Amino acid sequence: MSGGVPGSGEPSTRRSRRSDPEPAPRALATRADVARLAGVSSAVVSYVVNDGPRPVAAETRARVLQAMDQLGYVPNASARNLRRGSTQTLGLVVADSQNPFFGQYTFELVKAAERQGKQLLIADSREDAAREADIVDNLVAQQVDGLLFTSAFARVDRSRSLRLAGIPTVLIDCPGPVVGRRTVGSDAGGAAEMLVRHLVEHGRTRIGLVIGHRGFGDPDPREHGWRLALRSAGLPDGPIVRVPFTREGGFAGAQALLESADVDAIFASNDIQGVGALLALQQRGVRVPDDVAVVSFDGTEESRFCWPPLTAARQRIPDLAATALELLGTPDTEAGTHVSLPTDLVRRRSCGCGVAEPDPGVAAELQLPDGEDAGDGGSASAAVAT
Amino acid sequence: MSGGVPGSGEPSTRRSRRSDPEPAPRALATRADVARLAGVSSAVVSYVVNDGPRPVAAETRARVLQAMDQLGYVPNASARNLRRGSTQTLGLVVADSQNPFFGQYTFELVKAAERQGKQLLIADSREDAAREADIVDNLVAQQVDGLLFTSAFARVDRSRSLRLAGIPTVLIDCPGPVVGRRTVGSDAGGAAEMLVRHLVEHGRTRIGLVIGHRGFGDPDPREHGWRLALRSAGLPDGPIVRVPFTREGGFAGAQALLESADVDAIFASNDIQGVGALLALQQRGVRVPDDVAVVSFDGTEESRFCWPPLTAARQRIPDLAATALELLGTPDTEAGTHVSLPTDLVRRRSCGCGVAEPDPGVAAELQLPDGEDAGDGGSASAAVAT
DNA sequence: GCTTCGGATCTACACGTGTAGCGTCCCACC
DNA sequence: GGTGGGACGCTACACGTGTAGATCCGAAGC
Repeated sequence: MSGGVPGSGEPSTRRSRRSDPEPAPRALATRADVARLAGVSSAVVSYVVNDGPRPVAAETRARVLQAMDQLGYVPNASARNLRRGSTQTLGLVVADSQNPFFGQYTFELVKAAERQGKQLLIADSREDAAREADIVDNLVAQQVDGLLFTSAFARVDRSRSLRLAGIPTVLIDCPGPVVGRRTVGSDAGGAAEMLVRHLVEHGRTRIGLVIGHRGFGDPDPREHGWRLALRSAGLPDGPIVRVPFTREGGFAGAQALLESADVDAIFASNDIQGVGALLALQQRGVRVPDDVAVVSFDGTEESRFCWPPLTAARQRIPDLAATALELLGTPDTEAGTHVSLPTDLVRRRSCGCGVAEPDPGVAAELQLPDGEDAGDGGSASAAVAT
Repeated sequence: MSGGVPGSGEPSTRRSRRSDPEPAPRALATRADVARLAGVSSAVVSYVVNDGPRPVAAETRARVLQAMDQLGYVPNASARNLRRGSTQTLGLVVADSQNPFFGQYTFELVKAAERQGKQLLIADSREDAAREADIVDNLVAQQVDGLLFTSAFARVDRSRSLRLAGIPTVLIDCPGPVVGRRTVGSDAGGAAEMLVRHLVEHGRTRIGLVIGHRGFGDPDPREHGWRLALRSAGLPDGPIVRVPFTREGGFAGAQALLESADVDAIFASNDIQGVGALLALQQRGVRVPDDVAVVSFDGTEESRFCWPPLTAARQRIPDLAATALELLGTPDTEAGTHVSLPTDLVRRRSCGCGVAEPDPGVAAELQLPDGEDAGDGGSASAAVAT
């Protein structure tokens, strides 16, 4: 393209200065190559690339740009990061990237970071403390400008993590404040209360809880909120089952609940447990919501497209992501700061809403796609051919 | 820990050599700091860190390790990468990371790369060619050692991508060979035939296809396989609807199919379209599989936990990931090489299998969790408390 | 005409690392 | 006793970049 002699000004046989036996076999153009081709010094190229601290004559700039284009020059990020103290990179440590909630969270974080011109290094600790320590070491070595953790282990101050000194850190998906750390999370306790209260309004009285073990010994606010709502409704405590935060966990949890207790509703502490529970119920022929209602916490796409669609407390993931990045970007905020965002009750079919006669208020949610978030996949555009 | 005087040998007020107004405000320990504290030259530290090209006396090594530990030293990856020609990093460009298939694929790639001591830089092009070009520039700037693409746009040789010269590239999720590129993918055509044949065995004769537009104009092998299987069964072509590869797309596609055509089965070209189609059917009171059977392509967890569970052609994601990395790691393999992996028919409920009397052969799949892949979420371990 | 000044460019250097080149010391072997 | 060689350590330098300091030159001000 752009009629330049094709292959005239190649990167030149560089690296023939002294000894040093070719550490890099690849042949990417370097700043010096561009400078040589444009007939200027290497500083000028830098000024052009960065709209540098010194002005460059229009004609010279054009020559440099032309040379850059011809060589396909891309500045070496390693060298840049080395020279500046900062990579424009943030590290994200997720406990389970296969959970769609974290998947969506990650996606929103990436988008938010992109808006700031930063990029994310994403790693999955798979709930393994040793792996997490390695990951942190690696991220520190990569000179990340900040660190985001969903992993519960992050609360432990392990000896190696003294290296974090100086690197701003924010814990996301955090139910409450943690001493010495800045944290972001949804009001899970309030969400649990809201959901249970909603079930009570539907006349449910024997509400079981499917929940898991958090990495730490601290009490799960969802459990607390569930208990609180039951008591304030004058109901006895319901059965609890603790299973992993997975689809299989929810499946097993619902089975256990059905076998050993008499429940007319199940509160699953995240969406995938809820989906697992639904499957267990359906397989046994238990009707949802007629026999047993199900609600869950998260409100991801998966809760919207399962059958029946799950009533859920939806976390405001885009807001959470934006808040986390904002907090990370202002390292002078006090350690111990916790930002709690509310959740939204999304009423769908699994709790009993809209089964008999659809409440017009919830019709939009019950009838998919939602109109507002429906992309070009809207029903109107689907044409059948043959 | 490890009784060292706490805060005796700090990184020292470095960077006070000449002018240069403090480019890096952070205070991470550097190799020189470790050397100073250990009373050795900086080369020796390097030898210890890398099991260097020169031997180090046991006693000296111990002193260095102690100093490293005390300072929390982590070698600067930017400097390393600059000095070596190679970062141990691969770039992955995904078209839609929110699709659980790509989510799981990414996960498997990360695991496989980890086994090779490499890490992955993951970026989501969101089906946007301009964004993809930026991403590629960025990844090249990061000096990645290799590039993996799921994005369809990657097939276009855009002028900027001449920078890819020298960087090994592999296209994953690729239905067939592409000239000049090395590619990996499942035998989608064969999978489609297999699924349609299975539906025919269940007595279905009017099988609609829900599919999308691939980035390129080339025909989708799933469509071809679907058509082939119909013809070889002596059936007429069924209706086709083209919608985005999303849940909403599948929802709208199934709606359109139901409204304008008479079908007794739907073939969704990926899992999330299949899930969307299921919801559309359930909402209308169409019974699955009794009235309309549904099958899909991918076989992710989501197809396993929806209701009814989706019969699917399961892609062998771990094998695909391993193959892709292997191909990427052997850049001398011929350009144009294509590796095609078979898919496995996973018979679940949505096609009609195991509805009347569960076929003992498919019982394992129909009864969840699968036993073999059930982690510690197995039903036996769930105990109910109150 | 001389100085001043700012635009435009070049030269030089540091960022932290990996390693070649060059000692030094000590032990084993002839 | 001389000597070769291996173990061990240090100094020096390059990787590609960003930018401060120095240089050059033309125009403006006296």
